[in-house]
Amino acid sequence: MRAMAEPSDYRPSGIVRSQPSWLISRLATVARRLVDDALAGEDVRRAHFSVLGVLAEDGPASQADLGRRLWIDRSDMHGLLEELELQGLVERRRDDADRRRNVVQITTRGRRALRRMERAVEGAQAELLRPLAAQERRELVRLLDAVFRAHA
Amino acid sequence: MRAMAEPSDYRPSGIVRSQPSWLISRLATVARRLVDDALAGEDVRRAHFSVLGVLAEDGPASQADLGRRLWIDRSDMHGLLEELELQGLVERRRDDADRRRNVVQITTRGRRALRRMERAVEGAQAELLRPLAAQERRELVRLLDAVFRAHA
DNA sequence: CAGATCTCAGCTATACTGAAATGC
DNA sequence: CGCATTTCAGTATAGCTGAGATCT
Repeated sequence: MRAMAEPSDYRPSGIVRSQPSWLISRLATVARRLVDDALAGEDVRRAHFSVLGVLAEDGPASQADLGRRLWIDRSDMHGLLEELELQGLVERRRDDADRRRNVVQITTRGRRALRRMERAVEGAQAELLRPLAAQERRELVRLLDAVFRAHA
Repeated sequence: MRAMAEPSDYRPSGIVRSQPSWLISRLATVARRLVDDALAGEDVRRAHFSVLGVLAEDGPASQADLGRRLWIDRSDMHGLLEELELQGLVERRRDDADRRRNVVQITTRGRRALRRMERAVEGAQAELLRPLAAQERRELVRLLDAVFRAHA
């Protein structure tokens, strides 16, 4: 039997720790913390930021549509928009053309909040990819996007 | 004001959806589901599999050391090992050289279970990276590993 | 009628925190 | 003493399910 390995024996990788799924999951936690820290002073969390970003970028949308774009469950989207509306960052109203839907729209105040947060979140992205050269960062994003789209 | 976008208007990407942190988080969910499905027939989950893999690869280790290698919290590791021990897949005993520690060791039964699961999990990795060419897969893993190590 | 949308209640798993007990 | 390890209790969030009401 081999002796019990000590922390100083850490090997750079291993069967489990070189698995794509393991690396991606661990990195997701790293990324989550960086963005959470970047948004620490704000009254909204990551998901709220994503919703505001898509609303500012794509224009008004229904709740279900927002959920499909961001891969957020209808139930969670409901809660997120409730909170955003309470803070006056979005407005919801019944869609006259299809009264099942809520048309969600970002407010002026929402845009202001978004602009503040964008700088912080952009900093978190830079911090996340700091270990890579500029060309490698682009390549990583390209590969992640290709894999995600194929599974989306 | 722009008209409300419809699902058919989905654009391939966007500010939020091309963020590294967003892509990584979404991909982590995809990867998680693939591995969960691969382990659906087993009595253990992803984290149990990772623990068994590291134990088989690196030999016996303390709970704290396992946690450091896999970036699993001490508290969660405790629960995982409790469950693995109940199923007879690992053994825990007090370390005579340092009686604060539990020496955790994979059992013969644990190795058998691990071998079964490895095929399934390997298939999930292949499925996850199927959209990429072989060279791209290696490059993606290399980049993920580089980023993770720099933040680890 | 089937199907979409919004809402509500609730569930599991992940990641984490604080603290006590024990030992180095 | 400070520090590490294990254990225990508890929190927060993510991701998801089922169902009801409403509407196309």
